[in-house]
Amino acid sequence: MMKPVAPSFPASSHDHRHCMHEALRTAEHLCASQGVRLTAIRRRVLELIWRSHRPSGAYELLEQLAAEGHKPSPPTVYRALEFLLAHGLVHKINSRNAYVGCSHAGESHVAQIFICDRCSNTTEQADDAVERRIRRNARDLHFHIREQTVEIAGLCPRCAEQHDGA
Amino acid sequence: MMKPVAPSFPASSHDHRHCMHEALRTAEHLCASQGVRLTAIRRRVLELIWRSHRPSGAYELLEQLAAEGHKPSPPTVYRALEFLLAHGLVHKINSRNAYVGCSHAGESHVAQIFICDRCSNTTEQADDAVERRIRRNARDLHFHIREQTVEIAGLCPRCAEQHDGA
DNA sequence: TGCTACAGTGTTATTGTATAACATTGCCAT
DNA sequence: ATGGCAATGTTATACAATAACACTGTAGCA
Ligand SMILES: [Zn+2]
Ligand SMILES: [Zn+2]
Ligand SMILES: [Zn+2]
Ligand SMILES: [Zn+2]
Repeated sequence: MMKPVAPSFPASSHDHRHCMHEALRTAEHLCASQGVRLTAIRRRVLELIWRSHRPSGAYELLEQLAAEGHKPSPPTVYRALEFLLAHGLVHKINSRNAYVGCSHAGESHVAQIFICDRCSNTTEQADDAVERRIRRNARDLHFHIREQTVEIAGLCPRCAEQHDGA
Repeated sequence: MMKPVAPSFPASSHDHRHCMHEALRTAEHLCASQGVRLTAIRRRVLELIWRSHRPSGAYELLEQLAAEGHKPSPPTVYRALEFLLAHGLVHKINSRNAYVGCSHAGESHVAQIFICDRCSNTTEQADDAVERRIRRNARDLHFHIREQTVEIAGLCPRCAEQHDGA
């Protein structure tokens, strides 16, 4: 069973049903093992976020929930997001005020996230070399890191190609 | 004339008047050389931002301007910020929706910004090693970078010390 | 001198993002 | 059952950013 090393962007062409199922399954396992509850709303929000690899805004999620007749209010969604963030199931993309599923849930990693300006698809890496170098610089400054946020904006392979062609 | 190598956080104890003057002078030179106008409002906003090394929110700046009797409306400040961003005079701190003066204005750099959770002071580095490694990873993904955003949150030396002591 | 073009600013209104504060519900343990 | 607590519901508000359009001043040019 060898993972395709995904040298390219996820949106290219991959079995996203699998992607999504895997994420949900992992989430359930993680919550169970940590003794926290993946309630209906939390699970539903996570599912909605995993509908794609594009970051979802909170109010976008609200609308999708409303479309199912549920019609919750902002705090409901923000609380679900807060939970998912706290347990490492999603990342917040600060440059977009939006949220995307974590591809390394439960793996204790520092993510670098690539975001396409055009199609909004994202992919997540966890390169130790980047993380270590930043940590080293912090040490030199006597700065105590709580969290690293690395967001890289630009064009994904597919969109870059179209851009060239045109 | 040798710059103190600032191995520590800026807020520690430094001649901030100098800091601020230098920044304004640089801004004037840059604008002049680029043939763009550092108008009164733009200049005033930049000065307000440089009052400290803590990121300032747009509405915070609005209030400070109002305190001087000017009382502008949001678009005025946002337009000034847009200008300052476009010309590399300030950085936006996405994780805080706030703006801080750029310490490397005119130097063509990719910044990594350290932000203290407790006192909000920031410091900016431009380590090529970090930048290059990220660029390399992007190349492997066939991703075309437009912009890198690196924000590191945690405790500055001073605050970390107090934290230990307590 | 007067005209034009345009960058800059003013003004009003609205959209978008996030949280405060407090009430209610449902679950579990004693 | 009942007290405690996590989760959710509800209302209102704070905070951040932009849209759309009007006005002004200046710089180039006839
Ligand atoms: Zn997928
Ligand atoms: Zn794309
Ligand atoms: Zn300073
Ligand atoms: Zn501090």
